[in-house]
Amino acid sequence: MSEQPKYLQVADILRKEIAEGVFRDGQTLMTEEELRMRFNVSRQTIRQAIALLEDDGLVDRRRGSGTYVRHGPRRRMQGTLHVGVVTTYITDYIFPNIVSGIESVLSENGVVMNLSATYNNSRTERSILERMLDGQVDGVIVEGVRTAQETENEDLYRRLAERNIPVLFMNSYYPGMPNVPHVVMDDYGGGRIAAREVLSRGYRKPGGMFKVDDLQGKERLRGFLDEMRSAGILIPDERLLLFGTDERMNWQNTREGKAFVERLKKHEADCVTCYNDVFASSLMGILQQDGMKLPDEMGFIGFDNAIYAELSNPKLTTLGHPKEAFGALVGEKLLRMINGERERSVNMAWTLIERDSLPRVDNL
Amino acid sequence: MSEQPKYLQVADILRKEIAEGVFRDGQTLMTEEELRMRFNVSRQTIRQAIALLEDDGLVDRRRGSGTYVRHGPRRRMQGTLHVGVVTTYITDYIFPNIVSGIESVLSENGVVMNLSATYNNSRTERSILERMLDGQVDGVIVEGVRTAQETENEDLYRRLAERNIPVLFMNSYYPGMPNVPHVVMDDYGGGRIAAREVLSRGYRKPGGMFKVDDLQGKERLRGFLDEMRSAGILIPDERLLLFGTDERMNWQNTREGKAFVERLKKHEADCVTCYNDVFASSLMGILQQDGMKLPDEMGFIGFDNAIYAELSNPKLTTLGHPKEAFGALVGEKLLRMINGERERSVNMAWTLIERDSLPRVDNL
DNA sequence: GTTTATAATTTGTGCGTACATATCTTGTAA
DNA sequence: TTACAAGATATGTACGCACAAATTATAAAC
Repeated sequence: MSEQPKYLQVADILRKEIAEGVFRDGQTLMTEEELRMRFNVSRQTIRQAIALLEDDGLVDRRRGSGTYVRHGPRRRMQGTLHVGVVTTYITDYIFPNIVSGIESVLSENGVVMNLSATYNNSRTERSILERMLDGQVDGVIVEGVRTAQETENEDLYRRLAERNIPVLFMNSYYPGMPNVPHVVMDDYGGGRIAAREVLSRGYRKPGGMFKVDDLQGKERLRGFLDEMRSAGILIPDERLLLFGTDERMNWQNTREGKAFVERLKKHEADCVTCYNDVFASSLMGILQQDGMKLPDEMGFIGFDNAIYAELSNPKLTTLGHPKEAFGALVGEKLLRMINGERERSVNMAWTLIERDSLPRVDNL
Repeated sequence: MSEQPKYLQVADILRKEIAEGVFRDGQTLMTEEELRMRFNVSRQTIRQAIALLEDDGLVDRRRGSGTYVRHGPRRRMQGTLHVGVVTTYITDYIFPNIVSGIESVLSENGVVMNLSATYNNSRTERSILERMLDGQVDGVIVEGVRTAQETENEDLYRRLAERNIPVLFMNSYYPGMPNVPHVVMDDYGGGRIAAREVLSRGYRKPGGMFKVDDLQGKERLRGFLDEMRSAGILIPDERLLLFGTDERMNWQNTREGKAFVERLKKHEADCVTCYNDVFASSLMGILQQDGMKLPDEMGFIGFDNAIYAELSNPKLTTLGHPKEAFGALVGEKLLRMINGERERSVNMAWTLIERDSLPRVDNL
C-alpha cells in the first residue's frame, strides 16, 4: 500500500514484461494461480490487474483455457481494421490531397480510416490520441505538432508502443522518438534547392520567411542558409522573418512582420524564399497592394505547390509536394507495419515547379 | 444464476432506469450499500455491475462521495468534446464541402471532429459505430447507409441513445428511427422542381435515372413522378433506369444500363433527370462518344451542383446543394443537442442553377 | 487408432470481511 | 459568522473462500 495499489503495480510489471517480449514464445501468460504465488497477493488482485491489460487490448482471456498475450497483428476476429489519421488540418491547403492519397490505399484494403485534426495544438493532439487508445485502433498516422519543441505527449506514444499499435509520422516528426518511423519531405534538401535556384537566377540579396516551430520550417531554413553559406553568402537577420504557428494568421500585423515588409519595400532584399505557398502569395499580395510590381521588383519561391501557386498573380514558382502519392506511400507503409513488418523512414525529394514568380534577373 | 449472471442483470436494470430518467432529479445513484440490500446481492456484485456502467460512461464514481449519473452534456472535466462524423465518402464529390462546413463550426467551438467513411456499407457503419461507443464520443453525425432498406445497426443507435449521446442524421436517415432528428435536402421537393423545370422548357418525353437504395434517390424519384403525374404525364418504365450502390461505378455495363442507353440513342426520351451530377455527366459523356450532339438532341438536369456540373460540356443545369452551409447547420444543430436542447428535423430547399444542359426546346 | 467418459486445469461468478482513503456533515471553538 | 476538528459516509483496495462453466489432458473402452 506504500505508494501505488498492488494491482496497479502488478499490472505495470506485466505490461512491461509483455512489451519486452517475455511471453513471446509460449502463447499463454502465466496462470492466475501462478501469478498469485509469484506476487504473493490474492487471486482477486491478480484478476484486477489482468482486467486492466485486457481493457488495453494486451491480453485475451479464455475461460477454461488461459490468458493469452496478443502480439503481432491484432486483427480482431471478424472486425474491420481501423487506422487513426491525425493531421494538423483537414480541409485546408494540401491536406485534402494527402488525406485522399491515404484514404484511397486504406479503403482499397478494406481498412477504415478515422480522421482528426489537431489544429497544431498539443492538447488537442493529446485528446485525440487518448480517444484512439480507448477506441482500439490498429495503427496510427500522425503529423507531429510543433515538432521543433519537445512533445508533451510522449507518454501516449509510449502507451501505443506498449500495445504494439504501430505509429507512423508524416510531414513532421518528433526527433525525441527515433524508434518511430516517419515519411517526410526532404525539407533540408528543399531549402538547399530553393537557395540554389535563387542564386542561379541571378538574385544577390536573398531574403526568407519561415515558420520555425515545426521541423519542416527549421529544416527548410537550415538547408537554405547552408546552401547560401557554401556559396559564400551570409544572410543578415534583417532579411529573415521567423515566426510560429500562433502568428500564422496575422503575421503581417506583428511588429516583426510589419518591419519586415517595410524593409522589403525599401528593396533591402531582391527575393524572398517562403515557408510555403500560403505565405508566399499572402506576402506578394501585401506588397502589390502597396504598389510594388511583381515579379519585376522582387522574386518569390514557395513550398508545396498548393492551389495558391496556380491562382496567385504572378503564378508561383515553388517546390512541388507529391501530395496524393505521398499519402499513398504513407498508407501503404502503415499497412505493412500493421502486418508486422519493420519499416524504415523515408525522405521524399522535392520537384521544382517553375512558374512566373522567380524570373531570371540581370545584375550588372 | 438461472440465465444471466447477477451482475449483468443488475447492470441491465440500472441501465434501463437511467435511460428512463429515474435518477434524473437527485444527482446521485443509490449507494452501493442501498443497492446491495435492494437486489439482495453482495457489494462486490454491485461493484461489478457499476463498473460496466462506468465503462459505458453512464455514471461517474467519486471516492468518498458517491456514484453519479451522467446526464445531459457529458463534458469531461478538462477534456475536449469529440464529435464523430460518419459519411458515405470523404474525399469524393460534394462531401469535402459538407465536411468543411461541419468542421468550421466544430473547430470554432473547440470541438474535435472525428471523421470516418462507410463507403455505403452497412457492416463498415457498424464497425465505426462500435468504435465510437468504445471511444466515448459526445455526439455523432451520421449519413445513413442504404436508407431505403431497414438498417441492421439499430441496436447500436439504441445504445447511443441509452448513453445520452446525441445522434443527428444528415443527407439521409432511417425512417424506422423517428426520434432521431435529421438534416436533409428536400429530395421530394427537388424531384418536383426538376420535373416542373423539364416540362416548362418544353420537353415532352422526359426520362430519368435514379439510385434507389437510399432515401434521397427514392424521394427524388417519387417527387419527379408525382409532379409529372399531376401534369398529366405518365412515364413508361422504358424511360427510367433504377439502380443501387453496387452498380454505381459501372452501371453502363449492366444489362439494364446498356439497354437504357440504347433506347436514349433512339430518342425514346428527349431529356433525362439524373440522380446527381456524377451520373448526369457520365451519361452525357457516353452519349456524346456515340455521336449525339448535346444539349441539342437531349436535355439533362442533375442534382447537387458538384464540380462536375461546371466542368462538363455542356455545363450542367442542376439543383444546388448548399454544401458548406448545409454542413454548418448540421454542426450547429449537433452542438445544441450536446448542450441538451431538443432539435427538430430540417428539410432544406434546393436552388435551381441554370446552365446549358437543359435548353428550352420548341415542340410543334 | 479412434472414440468416449472422466478428471484436472483455468477462468468466471458470487459471497463475506476488513481496512484505506477521499468526501461530506456536524459540532465546537474562536 | 467563520474556521477547524472530529465523526460519519461512500467508494477503493485487498484478502479469502466456494462453486460454476469452459477447456484441456488423461485414461479407459471399443
